Amino acid sequence: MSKVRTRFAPSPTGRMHVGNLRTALYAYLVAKHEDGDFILRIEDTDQERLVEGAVDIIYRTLAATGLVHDEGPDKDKGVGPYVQSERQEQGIYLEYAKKLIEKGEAYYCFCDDERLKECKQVIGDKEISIYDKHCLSLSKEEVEAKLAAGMPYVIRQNNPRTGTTTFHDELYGDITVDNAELDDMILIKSDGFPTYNFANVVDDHLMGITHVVRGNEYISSSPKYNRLYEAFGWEVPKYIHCPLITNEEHQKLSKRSGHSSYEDLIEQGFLTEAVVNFVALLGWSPESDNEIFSLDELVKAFDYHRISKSPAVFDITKLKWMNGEYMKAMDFDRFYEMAEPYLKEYVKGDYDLKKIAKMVQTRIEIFPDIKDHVDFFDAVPEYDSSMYCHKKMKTNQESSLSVLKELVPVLEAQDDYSNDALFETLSKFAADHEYKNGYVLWPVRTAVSGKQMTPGGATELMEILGKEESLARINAAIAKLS
RNA sequence: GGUUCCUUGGUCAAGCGGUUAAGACGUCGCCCUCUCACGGCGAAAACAGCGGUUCGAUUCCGCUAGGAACUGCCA
Repeated sequence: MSKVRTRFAPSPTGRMHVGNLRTALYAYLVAKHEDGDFILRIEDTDQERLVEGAVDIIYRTLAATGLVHDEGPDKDKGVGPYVQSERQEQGIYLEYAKKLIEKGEAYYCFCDDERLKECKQVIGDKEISIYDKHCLSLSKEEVEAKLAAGMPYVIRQNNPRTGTTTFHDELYGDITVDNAELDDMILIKSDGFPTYNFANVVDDHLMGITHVVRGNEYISSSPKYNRLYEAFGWEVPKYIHCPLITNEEHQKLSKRSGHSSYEDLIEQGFLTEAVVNFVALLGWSPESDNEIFSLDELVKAFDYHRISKSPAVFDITKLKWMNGEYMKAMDFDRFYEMAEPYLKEYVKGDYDLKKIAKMVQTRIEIFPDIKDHVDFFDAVPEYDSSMYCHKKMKTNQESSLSVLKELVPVLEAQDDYSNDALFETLSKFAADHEYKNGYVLWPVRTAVSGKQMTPGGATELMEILGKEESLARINAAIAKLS
């Protein structure tokens, strides 16, 4: 059996859509699971949609996610170039289109917009056009005359009007359509560039692609691609059409959702590994019920037969959970490195950011969550005295006031403001007065933070704040409660 | 409109003729606890509908309904 070769063939039109990322992932996994090759091809045949820098985004994203390609524009292994505009320049597509013309499987078309309008009809609120094969009837001489006169032209596929065409998808099985549904799609555009429809067939064959992994949206044009392969006498690759990723409204994930691209997600504080892991599970499930997978583990576990056929909603809530799992499992040094910019933004005071980072690591799902956990370090926020009332701790404003007052001399006498020492002192204080720990620690924590929730307990916070600041805050609380 | 595809809890999903219909996220409750979180335990929550086939259908077939994709000189 020949080596598996898959490709990822994005258009450089902007950010990496998560659907695209998943297609790339699956193509990578299909290849790597069988120890095959993963190829990158740039499909830049639409001149108008090209976006400056988009190719770099593709490289960066593949590198960041670990989807390392074996071949591509920067790694020619003999079937290059790997950029379609360069292939076009070499005349590859026109050459093959002409072969089709010779076989009667394609033809020149000189129809202009005016003429094409006649083929259009409006049904409902949509405009559909089916080309009427007008130019197919042109004689060889007429065609040559028009060509010689420099008339603009396109080359169209010549599809039959009767019969059916069947193609096989690894997931969906055989899909059959009436040939009457097959439009004479354009193969070569009037600017000389091939359409995706043609270029992908020619390139996939020339590059020896064995498994075509792509989005579901291509399923309805696949019969036409099959006819192309057959017309050339080429072996048809295995097709694997992946289900769509949708938003909560079950519609195609769009920019409007705010998290439609890999770059969006990273900007929002998600980790690359979590995004890859999450996206792998949208439309595919492993045999085990494990959900946390590194890329290497995915390679081992990935069986493309387990890809599902129905669309999947992109559930950002679950992604957040998964991201949190990665956060917690993360090596602290790396966590700190990534968290530091956020910490520095919200904590200006001279506090031990590493200690704060440690407290926060198990409590956040994405980096921006840090803000709400640390915003009290620089200054105690405005808060209501009723916060001192806590049913379970059996505290209220009066009890808190008296506890805090009693505590001041104790805390003034204390020099070791480490968490352990403070906790020991306060526990002892509580025991001596026959208080429950919470009865004294709740007011302290409140006094010191002014918050309902904090990333650590009272003594942990005091360790970070230090003696002076802790006492100042407690005294301020006493004043507030008096 | 036409064509094609899809349809298990709110979401991701397992299941591939006989199951108390997994698991995860989320939700709720309890425990742990110097708050919250983590962690632990538990609960509620699903086979779109109708017909077949079959001793027996979530599973196979058909129809209906709903959804989606395609219907570009975009990919």
